Amino acid sequence: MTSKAETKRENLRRRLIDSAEVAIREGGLRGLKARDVTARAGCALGGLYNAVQDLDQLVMLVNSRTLGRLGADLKNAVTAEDTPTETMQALAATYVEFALQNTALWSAIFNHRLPEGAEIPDWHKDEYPVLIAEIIAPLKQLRPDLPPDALRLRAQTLFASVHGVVQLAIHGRFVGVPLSMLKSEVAALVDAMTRGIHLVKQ
Amino acid sequence: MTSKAETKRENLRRRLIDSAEVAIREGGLRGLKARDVTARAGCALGGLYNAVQDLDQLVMLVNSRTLGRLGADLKNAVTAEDTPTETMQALAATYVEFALQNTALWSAIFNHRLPEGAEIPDWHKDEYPVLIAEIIAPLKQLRPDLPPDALRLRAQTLFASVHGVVQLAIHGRFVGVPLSMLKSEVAALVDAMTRGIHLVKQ
DNA sequence: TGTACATCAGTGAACGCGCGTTCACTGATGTAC
DNA sequence: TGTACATCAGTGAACGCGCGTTCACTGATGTAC
Repeated sequence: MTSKAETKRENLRRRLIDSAEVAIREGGLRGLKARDVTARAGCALGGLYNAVQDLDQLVMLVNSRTLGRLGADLKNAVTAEDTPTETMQALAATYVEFALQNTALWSAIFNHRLPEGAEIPDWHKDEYPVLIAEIIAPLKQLRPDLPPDALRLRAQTLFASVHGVVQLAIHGRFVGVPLSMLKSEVAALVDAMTRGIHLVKQ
Repeated sequence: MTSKAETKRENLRRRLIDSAEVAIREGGLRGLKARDVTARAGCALGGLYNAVQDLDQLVMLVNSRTLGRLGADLKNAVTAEDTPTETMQALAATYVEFALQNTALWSAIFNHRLPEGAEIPDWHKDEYPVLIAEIIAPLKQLRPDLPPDALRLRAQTLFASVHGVVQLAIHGRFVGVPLSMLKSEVAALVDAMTRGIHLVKQ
């Protein structure tokens, strides 16, 4: 394959990912259709299958990109002069903001399911830990006594609890907190978690 | 309509809900098919539409039942002699256990989406608060100073945070805690929340 | 530089399938007299 | 109690549609000589 053809190919691939991103943003995962995406990207229906394997791969490519943006936002939220507790609050607030501003894309990260039997490829698996990574450093300062595994575990719990509050507020079935209270409730949760955090003996 | 015919009708309806419940338990919401459900229930395909409005209503009826069972389990978890903190822990542990034992049915409660434009009927909406109801009483003892609205809000946050940890552990994309750690992590979360719980000034 | 041939991205009509829902029909159950 | 008629649950073949994916074809781009 020559470099010119390669460039074109990469170019189409990028346009397809762009289009899929717009489609998901506007209509959620359910709103992603092969015909729509290719029309937006300016190629024929069949062209999709030259550029990517199938729609599922396209979703994973979009999710990749979303995880990248979210990861960057989280990184930017961390400032050197903040205390660990302040950092935690900043990370949580950034997460809430991202979910509010990118609801459909953010949901796609968690809701996309491969057809029965298919496995998520490693290149994509490896992008998820970005959600946890930034939490570990400030947590380590709060709990210098914890070994790395316990830190990671606690960071996952912290993340998941914040995620749960955000998710039920946004999609929740009358059990989530009202959106107007979301930020302050998440702040309260993080506050409780960063104060009261400790290991429970098994 | 005579009582005999009514009984038959109710009977079929019950068998359909039973079958749908089994189908969801075995294959999730995705595994629910009109043909499969009617075959299990021992009626013709068309019979489904005599007994219920459509598949979506059938899902809501199953979810209703699941919410009822979950609500009963939570009620049973509350013992008079427990302290409020112990009650909270018991409720959370019961929730975790229910989710682990009824994963697909439990997921259906949160994942079922009506087609664009359709509204969840009131009779079903009203069944969701069962998830919050039991939390409010012990929380009130821990925080007698809070007005009812604030209590409910904080109960929702508490529920959602536990729910998030359970959900990501079960479905999570490599960011959830390992299932083997789920119970102890939820316990730690609830512990932190019942100790550190307080209002953040807006 | 020019010509013949090879390759492969790009095309879009057609395939195929899953599956919810409908509908004309039937037969059991109930009502009227 | 018996007969004629009405109703409506129950039936399942057929409809319809959405939609992902394929595939035979084309034309632009690249290579060999």
